[in-house]
Amino acid sequence: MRRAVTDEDKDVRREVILRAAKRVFADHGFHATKMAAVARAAGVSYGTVYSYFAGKDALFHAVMDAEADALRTQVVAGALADPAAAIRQAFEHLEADPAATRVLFGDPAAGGDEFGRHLRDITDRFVDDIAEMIGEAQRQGLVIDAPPRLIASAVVGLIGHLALRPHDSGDAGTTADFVIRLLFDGLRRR
Amino acid sequence: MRRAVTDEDKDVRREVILRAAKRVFADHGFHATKMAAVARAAGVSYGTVYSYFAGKDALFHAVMDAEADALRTQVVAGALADPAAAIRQAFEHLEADPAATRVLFGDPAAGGDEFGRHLRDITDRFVDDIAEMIGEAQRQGLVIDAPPRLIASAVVGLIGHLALRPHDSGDAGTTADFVIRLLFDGLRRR
Amino acid sequence: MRRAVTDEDKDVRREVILRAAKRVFADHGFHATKMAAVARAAGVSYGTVYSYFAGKDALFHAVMDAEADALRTQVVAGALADPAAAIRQAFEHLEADPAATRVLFGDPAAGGDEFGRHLRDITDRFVDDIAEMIGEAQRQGLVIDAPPRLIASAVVGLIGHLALRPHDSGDAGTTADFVIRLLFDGLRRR
Amino acid sequence: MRRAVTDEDKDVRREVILRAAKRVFADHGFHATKMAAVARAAGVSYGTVYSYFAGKDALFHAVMDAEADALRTQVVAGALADPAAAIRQAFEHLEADPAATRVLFGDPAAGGDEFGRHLRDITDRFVDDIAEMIGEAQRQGLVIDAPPRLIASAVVGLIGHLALRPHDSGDAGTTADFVIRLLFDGLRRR
DNA sequence: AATGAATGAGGATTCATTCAT
DNA sequence: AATGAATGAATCCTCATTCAT
Repeated sequence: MRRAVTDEDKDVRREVILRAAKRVFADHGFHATKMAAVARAAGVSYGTVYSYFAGKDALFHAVMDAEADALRTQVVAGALADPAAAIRQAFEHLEADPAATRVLFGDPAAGGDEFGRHLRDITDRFVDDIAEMIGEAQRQGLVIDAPPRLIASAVVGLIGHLALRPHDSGDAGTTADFVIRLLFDGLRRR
Repeated sequence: MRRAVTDEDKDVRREVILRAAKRVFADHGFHATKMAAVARAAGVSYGTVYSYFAGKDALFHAVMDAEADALRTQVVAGALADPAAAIRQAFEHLEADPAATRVLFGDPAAGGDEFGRHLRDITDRFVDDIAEMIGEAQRQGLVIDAPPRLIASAVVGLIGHLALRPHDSGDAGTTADFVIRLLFDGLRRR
Repeated sequence: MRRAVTDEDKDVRREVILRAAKRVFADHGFHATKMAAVARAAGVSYGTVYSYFAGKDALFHAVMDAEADALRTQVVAGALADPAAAIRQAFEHLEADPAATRVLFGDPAAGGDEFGRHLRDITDRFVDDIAEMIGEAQRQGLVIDAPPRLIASAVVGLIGHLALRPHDSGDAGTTADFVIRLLFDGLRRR
Repeated sequence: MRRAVTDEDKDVRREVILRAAKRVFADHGFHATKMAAVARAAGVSYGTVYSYFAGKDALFHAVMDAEADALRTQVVAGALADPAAAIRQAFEHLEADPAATRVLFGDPAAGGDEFGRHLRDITDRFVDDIAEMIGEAQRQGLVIDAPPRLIASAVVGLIGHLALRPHDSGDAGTTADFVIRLLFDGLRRR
């Protein structure tokens, strides 16, 4: 019984590197992030990072994907049942994890064209999910008539922007409530 | 008619370089932009760019500032009188000038912390302007009660996001009308 | 016998680079020396030089320090016991190693103010050592009454200048004997 | 009577540039000196410097030559009649004009090999002059038997070094007296 | 003769990636 | 599988010099 855990060990290590990468990318942005810094933060050596990820690009992709999945799992899943709750959930998730926020919404042009594309893909998936819900809500007569993807894009942009930028009313709850009110009823006083 | 190249000529050339830089920055992002490419695009030599701008950073700053000013001049100015018209104006401006859009909304983390700060400053000025209008509108009882800067930030985020990402309904008019409707009355069908 | 390249190897390589740098700096002076030339002379690649030395400045500093140490070790140490022997020793050392001579006495203004300072520090240390000996000799009534550091500076200047410039009587022994005679009894024929 | 002085004007302007160059070269060394700085210091424009001097190298050469001539005229001329007085004169000259000192003795490797050669030529001329005097003095039985150029080189080295480096006993008179004593009678106490 | 805008060669340095051990 | 020393391509910026006016 020499090597008890191998696959599991590898998964763990991969996870460690990924987490470290997320932290470093969030702190410095894609370009300013040095692979050496990621390795150091992960407590592994230079080359090890490369045995788990093909390179800096792939690593950043992996980080983005992981964060996107986390957000989708926690938020989008429940959105159909209760959109307002989902929006609150989104802001809470993002407030609790600023690094995720920065990775997901921070740097559209991060690593050249190829990245823009990948980040756009990720955003698009959110937009698609949300657009689908919007479509359903429209069919139920709950939502105004407008291109579902346009609406969805607005929602994503709204959330992304407000989550990323610090603004006066700091806490996630207030921001979420405001966004819910804005989305549902608009800014006009009645 | 003696003096050949003088102030006017220098201004023109500065403008030429600035325009070229805007194009290149918009196409490749800050980091991927090479000063050589800017020089080539401007039709001047390497060193000439440096006699008009202190360096890559300063050049990018200048581009951002110029674009921000153009947007403010064209849009923000008239917003108090007619917010809906201003929003339409904004989308038209941004649609007509995708490079400007990318420079202004594209890359919050462009050149490290220092740039984030500058871009945030620029955005903040927009937010401030809009927040002031919102405040006025609130005093007139036209707008719901919420922190003006939060509202303003939402508006900016909405516009920036929708202007930057391609979405189904391509034309600026439609998008603008949708945003106006969303902002005024929300998505809920009545 | 497993571990192949380790501390010892790194020391060796550092030494190789240092030696190459000394040669190149001596041949071309600080400014005209290209890091590429150093790397080539050392038989390593561009970046490797930078993993052993922080940069061109640090490399030059290291070369100067190493040469100064070598000279001090070989010469200054024995000077108290027999000044004349030490002077002979100095000229032999410097004649045998023209590169060292050029690095140590060649270029006071090498790399801007910072370098002048460093070179001056090195010279000062020689001057201090010698001044101390002079002081002792004065206390023993062997040396005329004059500021020890002034005397020491004269000695260093004399040696440095004669070692660096080619003059008629080429060999180190003759030069050394002359300097000894000059220092002890002056030029006046008796 | 339009252009009254032309040749004279040109001479004056040439002199102005030369003086400015001397100052700037002395302050920053050859490499760190920018032609722009020289032009500015001289109160003329970029290109004007080039109509008086072929380039940076030629300008530095001219400065060195001028300074060497000044020193020779003031000092070497009278040396045969009274060597001690000439040495005092030399230190006074150099103390009164630190810029000249730095230009003449400061940077043997200033601008690559070509410069070393020129500076060496200048030094050699001093050495030749002094060697000639030494030879005469030897023939008169006043000076010990040693290669005249070696003796002369020692004298130049001594003066150059002590004039350039700051040392404890600051004033030129003291230093000169010490050098005279050292050269004539050596350091041995009698 | 003077100006100074334009030129562009030249070089230090960084850092993602590889690969021998 | 992990290590980390070595690699070298890539790029910004400076500044001596030219030349049209």
